[in-house]
Amino acid sequence: MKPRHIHHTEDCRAVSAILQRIGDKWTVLVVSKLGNGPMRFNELRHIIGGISQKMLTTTLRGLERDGFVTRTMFPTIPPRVDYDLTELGHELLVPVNALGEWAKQNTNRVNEARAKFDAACPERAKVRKAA
Amino acid sequence: MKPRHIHHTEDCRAVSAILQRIGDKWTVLVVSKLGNGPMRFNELRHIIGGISQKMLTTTLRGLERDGFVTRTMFPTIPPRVDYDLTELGHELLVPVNALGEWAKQNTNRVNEARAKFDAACPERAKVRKAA
DNA sequence: CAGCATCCTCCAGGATACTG
DNA sequence: CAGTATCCTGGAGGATGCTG
Repeated sequence: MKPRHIHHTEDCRAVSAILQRIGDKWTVLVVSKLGNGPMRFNELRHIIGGISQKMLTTTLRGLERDGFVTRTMFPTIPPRVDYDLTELGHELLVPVNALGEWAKQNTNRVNEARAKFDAACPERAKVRKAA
Repeated sequence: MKPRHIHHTEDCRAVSAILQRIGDKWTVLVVSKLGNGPMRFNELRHIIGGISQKMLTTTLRGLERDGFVTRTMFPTIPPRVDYDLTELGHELLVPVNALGEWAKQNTNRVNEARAKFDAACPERAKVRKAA
């Protein structure tokens, strides 16, 4: 028996769920940076560049909640807070980096397809934020 | 020489970019379904379930534009349109499925961390859509 | 330094109605 | 059947100002 249409619907939903979780604007960027070792709040902020303080807070809080990073407070003055990847965070980085590798190697193909499509039918290309 | 802080910033951005591209609500779901073979518009619509006709159109158009799927029109009456994964689309599925596999195997850990976090400090958990 | 609180904008995405 | 055209809402995310 060799079913052509296996309906692992749950699986698909799982992929979808994780992708939506980490597919926001900053999550993977933060996780990637933390992959190099623990970092302080503003250190992250500046190395990432372009992220608002609010979103960095939100992103880190979410990652902490999901068990991907730890938050260590030093009750000094001024305060110091270190963020670091957990084991789970490091593990997440593996498949994420694999996808990133794929992305790097295929960006050209995508861009070419995109240019071709836009050139072929400018009409239907308006899908993307109307010229 | 063993640099601890390698700044493959471009790489991170690439990961981020692809994740935002496919990290929307429906893209991977559609690609996954098409992984089983070509499908018609409404066939996809029903097998996915819950997707609005507008979003299916938008999602498919985007995937077509980026070279992940092909769109084949049969000028019959009523019209028939087949969507199918391109080679690029199939290749994308590989790392995506790997991530999906990771997701399936670690959802529990994430949920546990989440529950623990919420139980520990309900205050800070309000990050998620305020109780 | 590392946040929290507030306000505001933009757009992903749903609902509905119409068409070749 | 496979769309297109509109309208509308929620929430992601930026900007700014204040605090322990």
